[in-house]
Amino acid sequence: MGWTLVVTPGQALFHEGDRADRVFTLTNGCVKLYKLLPDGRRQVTGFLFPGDFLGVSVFDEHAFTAEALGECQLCWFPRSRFDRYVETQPAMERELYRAAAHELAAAQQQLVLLGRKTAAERLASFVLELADKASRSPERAGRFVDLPMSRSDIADYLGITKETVSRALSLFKSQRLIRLETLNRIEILDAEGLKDVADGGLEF
Amino acid sequence: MGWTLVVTPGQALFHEGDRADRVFTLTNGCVKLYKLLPDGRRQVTGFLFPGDFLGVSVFDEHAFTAEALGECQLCWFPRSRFDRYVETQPAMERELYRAAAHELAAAQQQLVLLGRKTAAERLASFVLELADKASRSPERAGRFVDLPMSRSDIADYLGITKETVSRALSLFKSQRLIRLETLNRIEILDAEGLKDVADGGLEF
DNA sequence: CGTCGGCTTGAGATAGTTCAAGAGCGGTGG
DNA sequence: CCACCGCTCTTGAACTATCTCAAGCCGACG
Repeated sequence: MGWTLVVTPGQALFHEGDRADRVFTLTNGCVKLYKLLPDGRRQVTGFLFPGDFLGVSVFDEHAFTAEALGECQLCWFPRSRFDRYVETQPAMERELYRAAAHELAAAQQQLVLLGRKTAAERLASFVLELADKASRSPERAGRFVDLPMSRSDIADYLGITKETVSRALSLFKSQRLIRLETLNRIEILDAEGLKDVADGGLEF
Repeated sequence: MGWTLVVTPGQALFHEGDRADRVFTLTNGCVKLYKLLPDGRRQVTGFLFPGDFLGVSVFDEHAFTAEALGECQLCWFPRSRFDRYVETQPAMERELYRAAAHELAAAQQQLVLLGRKTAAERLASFVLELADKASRSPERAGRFVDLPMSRSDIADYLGITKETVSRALSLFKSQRLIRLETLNRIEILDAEGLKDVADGGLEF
C-alpha cells in the first residue's frame, strides 16, 4: 500500500518550493518543518511525530522544508494516487478539512505566542505542548518529555535564540519547575507552575 | 437567503469562546479578529474585508473574537442550516478545505513575520499584503492603500507597539517609499523598495 | 581517553518598549 | 463657519528583554 523510505538525520524530505508530488506518513522518528528568509533566518513552523501525515497540500508546491531530526522511517504514495483515492471517499474530504482546521487553530495559537509572549512564556508553552502531545501517545506518557530537536530548532520554533532557550531552561530548573534528566529529556516537576508561566504568570 | 445585520464601530460580532452558531458574510465594512491573553495582551490574527466569510468552523466554540472596525453590514445564517447545506454539496466540502488550506498558508507566513522579521520588515510586509488584497478587488486598486484599522490594531497584528508602527511609517516616509495621503490612506511610491525591505533588505 | 559539536553561562550591545509630551485631525457646538 | 475638544498619532528619551559575541563545559563517540 505504498513505499517505505528511510532518511538519515538532517536529511530533507523535500524543500520549500519543491513540487508536492508525494504524500507521507511518518512511521518512525521525528521531523521539523521550516521556512527560510532570503538571508537565512529560519522559522520552524512545526514538528512531526510518529503517526503524523506530511505533504498533503492543495497547492502544487510545498510551502515549507521538511527535515528529519533523527533517523526516520516513512511510508509514501504518489500524490496523484492519493488525490484519486480522496475523490472516491467523501468522508476523506471531510477528514482533510478537519485536519486543516486543527492545524489552523494551532497556527493561530502560535501567532499569539510569537507576537505577544515573553521568552519564558514561550518556552513554558512549548514544554507543555510537547507534554500534551506525548500524553496522547500510549507509550510516551508520564512526567517525562523528550526533546528530539536541538536547542536551535526550539529557538527557531519559538522566535528566540538558542542562548535564550538555554537561559529559560536554567531559570525553570532554578525554580524547580523542571529537571533535565538528560540534555534531551525533561522531567516536569510542577506542571501547574509551568502552566502559570505559560499564560503570563499570575497577575492580579 | 439569510438575515442582515448592521454593527456599529468597535462592536463585537462574537467573542473567543462563544458558541459558534452563526456563519456570516461581510457585505460592507471591515472586521478584525483577535485573541487575548489573560492579562490583556492582544494578538490580532487577521482582518476581513467585504466579501469575506466568517464564523465557519469545525469547532463548537469560536477560537477568536471578531470586532467591527467601522460600521459593518453582514449577512448571516444559522450554522445548522449552513452545515446541512454543506452536507448536500460535495463541492462545498472541497471549497471549505481549499479555504482552510489558504488560511493555513497565510498563518504560516505570518509565523515567519512574527518569529523572525524586524519591525520595519513587518510593516513593509503588511503594507504590501494590504496592497495585494486591494489589487484583487475591482474598485480598491491602484497605488493607494486604505488602512481601516488603528495603529494599535496594526501593532497587535504585527507583534509590536503602536509607537513602533508610527516610527516605521515615518522611516518609510523619510526614505520616499510611501506617502501618507491621509492618516488612514497610504500612497506607495516605491513598491520595489518596499518589497526589498519586507524580505530582509538587500544583503549580499 | 581525547576530540568534536552542541549546550550553558557571561558581558556588552541593541532593537524595541515604556513612559511622557506635543501635534494634528475630525467631530461638535456655539 | 469657525473655534474648541478629545482622541489618536507622532516624536522624544530613558529603560529593558533579548541578542550577539565570546569563553568554557559537557556529553557522545570514536
